[in-house]
Amino acid sequence: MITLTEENYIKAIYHLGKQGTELVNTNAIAEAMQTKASSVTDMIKKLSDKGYAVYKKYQGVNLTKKGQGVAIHIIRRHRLWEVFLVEKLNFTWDQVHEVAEDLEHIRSEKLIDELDAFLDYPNYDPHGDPIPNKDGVFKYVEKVLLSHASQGKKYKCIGVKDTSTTFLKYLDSNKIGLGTIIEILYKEPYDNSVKLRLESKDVVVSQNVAKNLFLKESN
Amino acid sequence: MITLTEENYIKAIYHLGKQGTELVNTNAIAEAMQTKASSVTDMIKKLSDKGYAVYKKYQGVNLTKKGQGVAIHIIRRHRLWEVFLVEKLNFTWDQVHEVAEDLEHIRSEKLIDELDAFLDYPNYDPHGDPIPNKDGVFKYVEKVLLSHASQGKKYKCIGVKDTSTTFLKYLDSNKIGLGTIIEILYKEPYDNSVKLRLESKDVVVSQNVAKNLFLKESN
DNA sequence: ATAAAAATTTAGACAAGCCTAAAATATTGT
DNA sequence: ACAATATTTTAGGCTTGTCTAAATTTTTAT
Repeated sequence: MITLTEENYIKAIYHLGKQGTELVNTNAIAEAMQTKASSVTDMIKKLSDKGYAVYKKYQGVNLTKKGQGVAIHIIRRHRLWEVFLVEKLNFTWDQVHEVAEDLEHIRSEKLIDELDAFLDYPNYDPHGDPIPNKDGVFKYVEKVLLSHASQGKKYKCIGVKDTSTTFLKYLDSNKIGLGTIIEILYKEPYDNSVKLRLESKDVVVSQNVAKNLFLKESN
Repeated sequence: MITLTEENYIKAIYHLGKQGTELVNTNAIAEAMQTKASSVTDMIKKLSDKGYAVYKKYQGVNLTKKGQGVAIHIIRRHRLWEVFLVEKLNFTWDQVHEVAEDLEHIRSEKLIDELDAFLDYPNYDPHGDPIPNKDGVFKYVEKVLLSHASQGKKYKCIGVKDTSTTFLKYLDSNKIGLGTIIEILYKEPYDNSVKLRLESKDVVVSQNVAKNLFLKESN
């Protein structure tokens, strides 16, 4: 049996180590889990014993196939619930994360597969992150950060890198959301801010914003 | 803060003691919680310390107003999720309980109130049990056990007392569900079995069944 | 009324997950 | 190269919720 805490550690390792394949160091996990390094050491030993991770003393830890499978299932559940909360229960995209953190730990397979069907098999969550299917396969789409997009071209907003409440609320207040069409009017070399044309108005956003908004080319 | 385990004990005490008002003894709780009497003693002391219950050594325990409030909120969450599972996710009435046991512990108020609205403010769960509203008020309906119903009269099935899988599957296989119209053809004095007329056919059910089916008079 | 039985509580122990403080190992700067 | 610094692990302890075994209290039967 896997505990709730183990699940949360596995998820953290997965996110920190790019699909859990790279070595992740203890302090990074401690930071992510809001706990102390010594507690992390205890837990990664346990995850290693249980076959979810490979632990190399003083080096770091990464996930086994088994551990990655667990992580992907948690992510699937988390993102499906986020879609549900936004599409059916009137949550905004900055309100879903906390509740989904709890919902993601409910492990009924029928529950998740039926929820998936009820939501019509969504491929992306409300922040544009891909939702793995029943078999753990992600459907990726080519995406580019606004900071790397080309002046003069037209794009569609398809995701955010930073999912913090403050960033999402900032986007809301500037009428930027998933699906918004954005034309890059001018990239200011001085401070890397970007002037955009939205449907209704033009806005200038800082480099910070530009580095956290994913776009795809829109003809 | 209240823990998951504390919530489960409070719920058990509530159910065992008729709204938590009657004194409930230690062994009954141990039985319900699938644990040992000594563990129960520890926990009810703690619930008492935290103001959820009143504990009288060697006598038993009952809930305070505060404890009852917690129990009612858990029941509200549990039953709303059951409705969701049946109405939106194709669960049958014998499949919902286990999953709802987990979902009921997610404490977001927005989640539950939005779910309530999404389901159009249901008053009863898939077993006919009343769902308290946001203020903890139950909407009761007059109901009578089939075993106490009158020969010759017509009733509608509005609930079950036993919610076990075996009983619910038995009812399914006999085409009895919530809303089914039942006419009492004959009550057999010998073994207290009852002959019923359903929409499509007549059936005879045992006393055991008759004692676990709630009806209300239908015209 | 009181001995036997049943129910309950106490005492002491254990696993999980966390902590602090100290020790061990790795990394960095010159 | 090696001292200073940063990171990680170990050691020992705490809390929650559980257990077994023993002690205590209540209930039941005669």
